Amino acid sequence: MAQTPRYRFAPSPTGYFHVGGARTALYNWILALQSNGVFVLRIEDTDDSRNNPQWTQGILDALAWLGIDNKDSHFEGPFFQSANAALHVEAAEKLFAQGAAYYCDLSSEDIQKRAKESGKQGYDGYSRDRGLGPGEGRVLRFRVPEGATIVQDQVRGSVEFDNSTIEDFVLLRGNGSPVFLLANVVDDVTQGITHVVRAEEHLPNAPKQQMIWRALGHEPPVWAHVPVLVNEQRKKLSKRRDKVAVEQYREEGILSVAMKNYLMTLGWAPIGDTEIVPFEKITAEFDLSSVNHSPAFFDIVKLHSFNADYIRAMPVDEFIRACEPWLVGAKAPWQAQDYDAKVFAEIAPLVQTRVQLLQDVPSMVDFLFCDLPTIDDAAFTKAFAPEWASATLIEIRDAFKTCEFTPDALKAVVEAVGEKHSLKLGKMQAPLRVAVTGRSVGPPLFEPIAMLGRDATLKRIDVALAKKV
RNA sequence: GCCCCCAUCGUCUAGUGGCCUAGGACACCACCCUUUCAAGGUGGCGGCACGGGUUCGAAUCCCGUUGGGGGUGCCA
Repeated sequence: MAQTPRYRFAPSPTGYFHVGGARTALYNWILALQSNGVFVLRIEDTDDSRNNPQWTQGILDALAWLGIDNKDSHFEGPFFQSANAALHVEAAEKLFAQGAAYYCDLSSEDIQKRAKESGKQGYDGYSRDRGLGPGEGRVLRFRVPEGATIVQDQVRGSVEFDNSTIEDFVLLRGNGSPVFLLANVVDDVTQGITHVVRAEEHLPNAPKQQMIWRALGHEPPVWAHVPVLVNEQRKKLSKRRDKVAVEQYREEGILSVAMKNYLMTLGWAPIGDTEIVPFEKITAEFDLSSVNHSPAFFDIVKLHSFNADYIRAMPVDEFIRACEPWLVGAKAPWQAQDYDAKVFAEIAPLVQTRVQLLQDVPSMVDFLFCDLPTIDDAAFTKAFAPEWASATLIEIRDAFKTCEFTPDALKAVVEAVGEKHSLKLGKMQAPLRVAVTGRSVGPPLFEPIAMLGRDATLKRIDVALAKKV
């Protein structure tokens, strides 16, 4: 009679949604799907001054973006830890009543002083047998028993902690409020959690929490502590130092599929030689026991590569739709009336293979949606440096006045001028490109010129030529 | 300091005693293709931290060293 596995993800709403959190959420979600179990979302909003309700919505939005949908039948929540405060205190009182916890009136300063005098670190169990009752300013501490605590971990195997190395930790603060260690366990117990899959930084908490589970009369859950994500300095990714906000990646135009796929290749790999695989394959193959034991570097360059790959794989019309937020509205670099969706649709296939992020798209096509392009000075200087630059551009302009205005015809014109001067097309087009687009690189030239039309093109060439003198 | 975890190319990984003169991906380099830039193709560079065992045989098992990381809060 196997019970339904219940996984949980328990973020605290203290800021933008962390990519490390996203990975942990994904792990729990996949595991819940695999086992036809439940993914419980619990917002750990216990009275920390850093908490802010706005972040809760951010968590929900980010999870939804990742496909962890709160309307899915496997999803339960969100529950709020703050709503369970009474339960936490009740559990603490139970622990006190049965002698598993005791009150202590020492302040942090007192403890530090005693530690200094004894030469040993941490709290020394001073109040263990003083028989103190509850009272203002008194904390409730867990009475850590003798012996050892063995944590069975799905990623790491069994990890043994000598209880003598674990001090009597605080359960209730001096003001009576529960701390994370307690609240987290009580919520897991009351929510029937069977599997705790979280980041490795919590591994030292596991023996303590396991003791609380047992003292409360329950069998502890299955633990799994997955390696943390690190930066190039090999330090745990931090909100202060590193770019970790899922929201930010999303705004830059990272695709959710790419983010999910990339995140899942950190510490784990799908079967076979291909890393870019459908989420269904990942869901089918993912296995905690094959998760790596060491920290993984969150490599933005590789994320970008995954993203570019996914962008290229999109059907064109889907790509066009995906670009929309960057083309219309507040993010667009041009006036709304200058933008023409039909023109973009025409050039879209040419930009699709050239972007890594959706936010890169506007700067690649903006010259189509303005009167005159902004000329990049460096590009201009370089393109017009050769002595043949202006002369050939003049010839091209004159030919453009009468030629057929199709990509092929335009190309033929430029090639003809090039032949006359013994110049290759690649070189020849540089001044033309800068004149028309303002830049030295971009999508193939003749298609956009044809789109622009004769008048606009001639005008741009003349402006560039004038700038030269 | 103490406790715990970890160790394959620069990075992410495959590898669970013989299939490994260690495979793939990102990055980098070269060449091909080419309308700039991409994309694509081909090739290249580059790694089992070190030292001892165990074994006919070790990247894989054991021990030690070194190195990294996490924790050590009346944060979560």
